[in-house]
Amino acid sequence: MSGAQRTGRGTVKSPQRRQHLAGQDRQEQIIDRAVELFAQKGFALTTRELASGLQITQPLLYRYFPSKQMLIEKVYERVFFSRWRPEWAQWLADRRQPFRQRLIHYLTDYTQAILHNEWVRIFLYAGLQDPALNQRYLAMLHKDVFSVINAELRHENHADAPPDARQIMLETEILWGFHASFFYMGVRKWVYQLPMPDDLEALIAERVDAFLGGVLHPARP
Amino acid sequence: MSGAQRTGRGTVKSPQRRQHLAGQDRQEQIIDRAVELFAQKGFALTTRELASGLQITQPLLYRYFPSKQMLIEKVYERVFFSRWRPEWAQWLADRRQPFRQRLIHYLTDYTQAILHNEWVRIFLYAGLQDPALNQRYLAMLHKDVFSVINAELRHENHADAPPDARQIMLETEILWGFHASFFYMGVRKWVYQLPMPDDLEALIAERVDAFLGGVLHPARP
DNA sequence: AATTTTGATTATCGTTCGATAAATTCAGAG
DNA sequence: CTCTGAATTTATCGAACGATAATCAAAATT
Repeated sequence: MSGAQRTGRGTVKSPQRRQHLAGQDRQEQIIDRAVELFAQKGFALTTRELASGLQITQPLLYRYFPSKQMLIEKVYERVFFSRWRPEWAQWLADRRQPFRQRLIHYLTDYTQAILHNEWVRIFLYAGLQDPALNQRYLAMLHKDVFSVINAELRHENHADAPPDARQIMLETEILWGFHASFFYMGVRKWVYQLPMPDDLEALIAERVDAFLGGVLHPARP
Repeated sequence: MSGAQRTGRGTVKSPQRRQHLAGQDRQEQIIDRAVELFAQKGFALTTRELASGLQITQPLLYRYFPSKQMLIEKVYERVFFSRWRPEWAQWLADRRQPFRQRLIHYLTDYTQAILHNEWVRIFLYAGLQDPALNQRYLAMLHKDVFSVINAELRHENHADAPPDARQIMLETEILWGFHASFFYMGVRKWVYQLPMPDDLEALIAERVDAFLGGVLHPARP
């Protein structure tokens, strides 16, 4: 009876040799796969589907995560906060390069960080379920990126007088629209699943120029 | 035993007088409420929750809809296609008014149609589950709106030569970013649940000017 | 008032879900 | 080689889900 797998009988369903993994490795493996599968099916993905995708049994998940929700939290951490680069703010503020070039540099790196199937889809799934995570992320973006870009824009325009509240609001709104347009490229590709141009570099340059052309005042002689 | 509700016994749980509604009315009532509740909880909303929100019993839903999925289809119809205005294309092409004004007119009406909690959230829920609906909607948008705006832009720029494929692609990309920025206002408000400026009119005008400033070439003397 | 039709409820089925307990197998230490 | 602890599986529970059948009550019809 026991040890059926080692006997030569060919009808055994699968070799099915148990893979004992070190706890740490298994935990990371689970998170990795959860990122992929949650991105596809959302948090409605069942623990059985996840286990099946890992070729392990479903109760094993509960050895490493006390609940499905706690696993989801780990997925958040892996996807969003591990890809954030604090140096973005410094790049944008470094006036040794032209502002246009700084913007392109930042956006090239930023899009490389977030324009992935898992990032875009899980960000939306998270927001629809509970926006707390998105608010945290966007607060970070506002603080490290938006405020710097707005300051540099005013510097480029030789604006001496500090802008009033309404002016700041309008500038921030334009910036929101501009910045979100890159995230939205991911929405088009991985949510709507529409074809996208592949030359991202060119698109970034084009949008930066359209943005600056609309928001930069040429020096009036 | 029978007729317990009419006897004077005060311990009866609720008056619970059966509300007989005409079939047509009940069906519409169900769809209306389903729109609200699906927008909040997504399609994971259970038929029991929906029934509870309507103060009816759960099996009654199946008198009016053969399955939950068919009800979802009706919700799509109600939310998206009933709010589409075919006249948008005509407005945009009507050269008796300045292009800037046409754009503002269109966007004011368009945002009034789509900037609602249910529209934005259900559009995203739908896309994440199956993008077929979104593709249909966006194909409509592309055909009726994008192509007209692009044509008018070329007309404004006095572009005689027909643009090459790459030029069309770049223009369309800029337009995507511009147009999506209005939908994204709804995402900020009802998905991320961030505070939004209330003066939509001003925001539209500001964005239109930023867009045209970046994309319109001043006549070179 | 009796009868029919249709709207609405009660009861329930089969399935699937997240989670737990107990038994089993691997791998490293002695 | 044996022992032991950690990793994994088997078996299962209670709750919740979509859906159906049977029953009941309110209108509409006659």
